[in-house]
Amino acid sequence: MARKKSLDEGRVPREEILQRASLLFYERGYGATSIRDIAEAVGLSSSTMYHHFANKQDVLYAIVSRFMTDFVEATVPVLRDTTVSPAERMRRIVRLHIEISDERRPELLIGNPIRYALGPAQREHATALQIAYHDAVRDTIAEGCRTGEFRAEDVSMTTMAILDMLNGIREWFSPAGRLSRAELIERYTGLVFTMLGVVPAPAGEGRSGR
Amino acid sequence: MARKKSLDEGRVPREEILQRASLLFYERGYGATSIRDIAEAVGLSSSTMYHHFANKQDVLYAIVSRFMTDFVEATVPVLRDTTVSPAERMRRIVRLHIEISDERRPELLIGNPIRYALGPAQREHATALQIAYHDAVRDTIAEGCRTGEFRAEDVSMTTMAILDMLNGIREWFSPAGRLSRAELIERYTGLVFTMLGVVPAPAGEGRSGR
DNA sequence: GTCTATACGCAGATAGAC
DNA sequence: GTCTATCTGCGTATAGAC
Repeated sequence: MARKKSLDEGRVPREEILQRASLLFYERGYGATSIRDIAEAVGLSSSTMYHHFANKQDVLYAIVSRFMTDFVEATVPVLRDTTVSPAERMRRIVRLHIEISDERRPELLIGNPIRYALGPAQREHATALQIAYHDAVRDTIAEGCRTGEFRAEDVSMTTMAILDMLNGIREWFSPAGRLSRAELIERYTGLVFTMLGVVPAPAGEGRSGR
Repeated sequence: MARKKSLDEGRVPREEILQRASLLFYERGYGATSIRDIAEAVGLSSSTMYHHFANKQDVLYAIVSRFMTDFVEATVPVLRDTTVSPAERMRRIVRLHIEISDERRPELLIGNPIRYALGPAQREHATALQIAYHDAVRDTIAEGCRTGEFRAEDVSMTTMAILDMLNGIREWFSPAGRLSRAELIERYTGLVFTMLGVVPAPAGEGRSGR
């Protein structure tokens, strides 16, 4: 699946293209970004783009699928780690979710482009990865309810609500604002635990009042 | 601002255009829908479109601004109604938010098109409406905290989390699924009250177990 | 792997008749 | 208010040389 090159020849342009493209898609939107725009941004002619990707759709797919794969690989093992309590797993996942979303923000083109611009097979793959993450979160919450650590009336609804509130952050959060990312993580950890019916502080890290 | 016509002549095409256009934008995305597509869907030639709207952007803006205006007019007075307790206002707003979002789903093109496709003045107007709603929710939550009905560590964060989880619903909820809209509202009312630190049932409507 | 040149189509938008 | 015809530009994508 991955290309086998000398580690530099051939890989440099591809990497460069993906990075620049994700930035342009993020800034202007996928539809408003042309192959020519990407080519120009990376210093190539538009036709050369077609030596690296079959078409614009595939550029999008390369970005999305790689990001989602990385995201799932970073999160699901944490959620499936049964040697750790569900509460601690959720604490870690709130942090990971926010950190990865923040660090790779331009690649987070999910939502719209996935829905409209990808081909059926590509869309299904991306969706499958989303579902893998969703299911791991849901299972962790369910397990916490069984152990008595959590209290949720409806695990599915609680899962969706938590994922939506975590995903919503990227639309409004700016590290330059009144809150640092670390503070944001702290606050959202508190909110998530409240939703999970954990009344006292999540333990672990200190919680300075404010 | 509004056009003054004989109530039918001239208004029929415009209304029809907005409805069809919002549906097409919703299904295919704004960028992937052409003026010709809309014209065809409504049974007009593409050039006739330009007698009703200056350009495609204005069609989008007409949809977005009308929806947002309606949304704000339906919700903000409820949130600003000081004759009612903050808890009851929040209960009503969860219901309203979900109902309006569900009933006018195609018009809810917010997010991406607003960010990329609207002109600066248009975008600012749409954003101002979003902010008006946001602020009204935030103020209600803050008031509830003052009266002791609610308990939130960080009112701003709690507000964003609640709005994000309510806005997220439209991405995944289908009335044909396992839950009816009424049940969804009930569940989400419970989740919101949990986030607001209201431990017992929200009162008012019965809460059948499940 | 990269370029220049170019085909081709479609999108937004306008002119002007009815 | 609606049409037909048309302009113009841009976007995707390809051909073929270096």
